Amino acid sequence: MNFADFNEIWLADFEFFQPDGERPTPLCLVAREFRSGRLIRLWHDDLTLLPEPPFPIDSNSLFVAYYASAELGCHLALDWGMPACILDLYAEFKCKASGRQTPCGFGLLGASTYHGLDSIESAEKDSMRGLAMRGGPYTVRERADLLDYCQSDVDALAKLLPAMIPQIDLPRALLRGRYMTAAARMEWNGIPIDVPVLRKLRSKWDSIQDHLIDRIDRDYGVYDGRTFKSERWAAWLVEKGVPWAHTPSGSLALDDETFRQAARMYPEVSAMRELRATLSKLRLHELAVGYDGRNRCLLSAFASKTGRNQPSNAKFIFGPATWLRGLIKPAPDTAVAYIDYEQQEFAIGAALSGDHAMMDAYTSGDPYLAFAKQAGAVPPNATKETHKDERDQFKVCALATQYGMGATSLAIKLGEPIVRARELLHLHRETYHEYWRWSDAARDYAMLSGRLQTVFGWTVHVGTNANPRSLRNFPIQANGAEMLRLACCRATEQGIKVCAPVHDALLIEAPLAEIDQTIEHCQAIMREASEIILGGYSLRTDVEVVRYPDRYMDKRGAKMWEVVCDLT
DNA sequence: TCTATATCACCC
DNA sequence: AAACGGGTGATATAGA
Repeated sequence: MNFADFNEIWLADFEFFQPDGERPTPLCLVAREFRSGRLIRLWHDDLTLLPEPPFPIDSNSLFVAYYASAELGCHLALDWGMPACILDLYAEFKCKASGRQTPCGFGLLGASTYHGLDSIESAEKDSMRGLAMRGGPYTVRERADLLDYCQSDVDALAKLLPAMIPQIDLPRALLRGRYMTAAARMEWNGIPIDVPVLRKLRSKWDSIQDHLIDRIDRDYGVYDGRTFKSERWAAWLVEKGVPWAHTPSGSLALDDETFRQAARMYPEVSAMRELRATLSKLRLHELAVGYDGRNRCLLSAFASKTGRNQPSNAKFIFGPATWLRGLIKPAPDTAVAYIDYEQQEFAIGAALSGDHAMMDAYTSGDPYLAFAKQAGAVPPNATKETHKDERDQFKVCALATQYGMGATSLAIKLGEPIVRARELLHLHRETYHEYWRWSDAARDYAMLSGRLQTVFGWTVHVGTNANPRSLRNFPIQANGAEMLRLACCRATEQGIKVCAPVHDALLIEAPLAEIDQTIEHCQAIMREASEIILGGYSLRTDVEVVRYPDRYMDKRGAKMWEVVCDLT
């Protein structure tokens, strides 16, 4: 596959209006055919008259954009078809420069500058973006300005493309472009939200906080309104003669762990700890919910070094604490399902390293218990119930190794002596010998070559000062991201309504009558995606179904949800 | 008073 | 020197 195989190469950019939580409204489109230079400029009124894009979108044409999910969202808004072949220069630039210093970030301007090209001033960009965000109506002059600005981005794209072509791995680039279609569809769908309850929470939030602070802080006097004053806390500690830990920079350590430790010796600290923990979990200001009651926001595809999506935690319902997911509620006659890979990272490590013991552990259905058995720590007939404590320790150990945790941290996490942590880590190395050889090799390869890649070529660049734990983690996390992207592509292409991707999970939606078969379909797709990424190795998935009129509830957040509901 | 930095909490 | 990967974002305090 080659650029020359395409009859036409269209560079496209839309300006659009999109308030938080809403779908985009296209304002204008500029498109230019790369080789002929043919130019199309269309304002909103003309766009809406077109039943199809003013350029071909079949597989003989290449659609080029910068962060294409925005353009593709406009296609959805106009009820246009999706281009068969998409090249997203944002994704390609990320691939090329991820981990490297870029003088002006990862926007179109950054990519142009990186390649020694001039493009428009960022000040002009800001003012035009402001104009688009303002929304209509627009004067004749403003329309012309927006179209000119839109065209300047297309012109920049036209310069950027030839600069980047020599290093683009086209088949894999098209796979990344394909994901942008899936991202656009997911951003379009959004997540159904219980708006009446959201409204209630928002309106009562401050008074709940005040109520809690009033009740507890009268014994301490450390809050100024809703603000915790560390000076006052320091004074209280001195008055009570309570010794306290400090951060490296010398200020008071105020993390929950410090409070927990202190509360053991000085029980009067407990109430303040509880108060802080409760207050810290109360955040829901910016959640982006549209007039149709759907949570929508930019998924920020390919944003992280490992290629994960990184949507705003404030805007995205899966960002804040888990109890807020109680706000997810399917509309009448529909259901949602949260389908996630079981122990995805453990399985990826097992399969990519070819460690048979580790693969067997995954296949057993309970990798952590299997690990304990393989290590000889529990008898072969042990179960979750008979050896819960041992299983928990091996679970924590297995997860810790994925991030390269050391014995000291593991010991703290387990509440066990450091010798026990060392023993567990040693058992992991002994039991999963091949895995460690593979992990060492990834680290060494990265240090020698200066980069790491996934099976489909997502790349990170590393310097000589790279963190070895990041290097070991990259193949696992980044191939996991690759797997979920593929699943998103197939699911959306096969007509499944995907509301959101969540790193190792999909939230899908279907009419009540179809939900069961849709779940099966989606699970099959996710399994196939794992097989494609892992050379035939299959991952299992878990499902949580929520049918109208129930609401979604994460186990971890159920208690907090109750507490809050009692106070409202 | 505004901004930068450090710290912390949360997610997978 | 630290030793838990990838993130976003709120908050408190220090500094301009």
